[in-house]
Amino acid sequence: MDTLKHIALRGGLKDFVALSSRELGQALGVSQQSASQRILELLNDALIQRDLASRKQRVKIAAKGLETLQREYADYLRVFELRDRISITGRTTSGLGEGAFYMRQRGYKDQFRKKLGFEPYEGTLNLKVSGADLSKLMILIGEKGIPIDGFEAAGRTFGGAKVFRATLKGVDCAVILPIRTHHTDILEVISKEFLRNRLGITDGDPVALDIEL
Amino acid sequence: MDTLKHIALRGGLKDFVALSSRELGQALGVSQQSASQRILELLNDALIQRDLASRKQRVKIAAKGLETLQREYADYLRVFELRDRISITGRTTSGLGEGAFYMRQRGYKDQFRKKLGFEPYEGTLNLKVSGADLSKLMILIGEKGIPIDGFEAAGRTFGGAKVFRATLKGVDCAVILPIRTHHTDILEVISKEFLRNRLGITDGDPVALDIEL
DNA sequence: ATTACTAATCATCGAGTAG
DNA sequence: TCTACTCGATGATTAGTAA
Repeated sequence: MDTLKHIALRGGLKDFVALSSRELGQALGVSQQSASQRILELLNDALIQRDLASRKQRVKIAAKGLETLQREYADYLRVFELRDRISITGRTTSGLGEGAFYMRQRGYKDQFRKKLGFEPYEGTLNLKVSGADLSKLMILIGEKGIPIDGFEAAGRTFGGAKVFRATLKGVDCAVILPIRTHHTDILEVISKEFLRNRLGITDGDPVALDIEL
Repeated sequence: MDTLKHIALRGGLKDFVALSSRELGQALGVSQQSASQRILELLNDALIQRDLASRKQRVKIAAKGLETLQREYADYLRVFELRDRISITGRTTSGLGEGAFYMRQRGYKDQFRKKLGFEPYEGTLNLKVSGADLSKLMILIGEKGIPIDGFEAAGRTFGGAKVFRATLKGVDCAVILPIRTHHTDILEVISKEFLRNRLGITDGDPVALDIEL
């Protein structure tokens, strides 16, 4: 964790950075040997990539390493920044129409009506989150929210989820997240109304979602 | 570090929270014995306080522990949010006049002239930072800045500090921070001129400081 | 139920050194 | 120089258990 963070501080999130095991060891207060060992561990866990072609090795944080750091960052955001609401900005994207399928299930609909006080429009507004806001999304993933139980219907299983009340441009809505997601950048927004029409938003528009925790 | 973070997540920053060694162990993925040991270590380092009066121990993060967490948080802020300039907004507050005393010392004045290119007005403008901007302040605390050496004069010691060039409403100035700052929410701004008069600001006015890293 | 001691086990570290 | 191996020492962790 500490090693990964240090690589990130060196700029390893953007590109490969030269980082000898001696340098790393000094920075972390451990020996060259231990630093080398730590690099190997990170490699083994696929948290970083390495280019050992030239004299000095160059390292770069891999996708899995970025996730790890974001989760850690999200913890600190929770510690220091958390109020009762959080604002996440995302860009409207056209989903795969999957959302509508799930929204049509009675097993979900009934729970939404009971727990949120409205029966959602059969379709979701997908917001693609990027950059710094991804860490805020991590906070959501870590929060409990309002639980939506999984159920069985039509011979298949529908997984559990959690929802958070929210507003989007003043309109009441909710965000829904699968109960166990760790790597997503999509927020699914449900509402009583067809949000796209109601708010006049089209794909690519950035909108700020104000979420209640 | 991990243990301390977990206590913070449980609300240990604000007040004592009940946290048995078994609970902590499970949360951290270690045994009850190790969790107990970690609590003892944190206590020994004065990072937390403990109340062992009742059955379950209750722990609370001490001042030193808060600092530790803030430093760690600042690292993650640097990783995910950092640019080359940072804008921090604070409200003008009347200091205790202490700043003026320090600014009068030749040991500091000479360094300012040499390293900043101006000799500051004998007095500081204090900005009280709150809310989300506090996290930006933590970035500053973690950055190196321009070092100001400590010295001895008049039979006492004047500690080291670090400064950052900045502008306030277009006027060149600098922020000064003690080299090992404790938990602070005050930014001390120095400038060639008497900023209050120059900018016509009075106590309570919010001003945005644009700081160079 | 707790917390935390002791003793055994296991992982981590660094010195020396090879490639 | 560099990385990274072996291996003995030093830490950390845990099971058992006392208070």
